[in-house]
Amino acid sequence: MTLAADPAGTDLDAQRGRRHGPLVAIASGVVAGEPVVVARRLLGTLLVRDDRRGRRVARIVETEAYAGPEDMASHARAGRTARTTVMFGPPGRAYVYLVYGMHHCLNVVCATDGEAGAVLIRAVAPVAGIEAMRADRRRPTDAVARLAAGPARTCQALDVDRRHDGLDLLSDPSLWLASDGGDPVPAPTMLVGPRVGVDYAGPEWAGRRWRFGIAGSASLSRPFPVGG
DNA sequence: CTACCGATCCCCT
DNA sequence: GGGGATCGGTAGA
Repeated sequence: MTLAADPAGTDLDAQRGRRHGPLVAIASGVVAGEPVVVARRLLGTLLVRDDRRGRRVARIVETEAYAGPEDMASHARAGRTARTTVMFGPPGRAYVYLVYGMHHCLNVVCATDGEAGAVLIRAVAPVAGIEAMRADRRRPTDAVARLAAGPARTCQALDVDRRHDGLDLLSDPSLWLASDGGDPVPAPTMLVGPRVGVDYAGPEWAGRRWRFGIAGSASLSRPFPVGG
């Protein structure tokens, strides 16, 4: 199975993946740091899912940063609870939660041990294992670029759920973060905007532009507000 | 294309 | 007991 995806050759995300070396697990330093910094850093890196269906690879094209108890949009705002324990743990772990009673969302825990922080994976661009992604999607007729264009769609396409809560994304054989040797996403090609669906946090926190995306990607969950 | 709405259940107050 | 870091179907412009 190769990394060359996009049969049409029109998907910017797949084109990014075309210049690649072998997949290498990312270093722990990548996920250690402030959520906002890690959120930007994770753009362009790969999420790899290895299971009975084979290997699925997807490029992270959209992220959001969530901080600790001071961040009124973060699940950590209630402090350390049964659900958010992982957010206070070491960086590189998966924080997976259920929203609206039916959708899962995947986060990469960051910051440092003892501090809470996480990066929500809001969208990924399929690179390989597309049939497997389709098989696990609730709406399999989507165009390839839209198969994982959203946080819950990402979890569907990669078959991620609460079973994966707490696993180590730096070393787990079934779900891990990888680099293919591509360049980091340069600031000029990075979109910035307010986080989605967090109005409950109040203007102070909902107004923070902690959502990041790769400009031109066909796999964004939704457009970024203009004036970015 | 945009707008609305129901689904569905775990978590925290 | 209230509401949500969403999605997908349907209705209407």
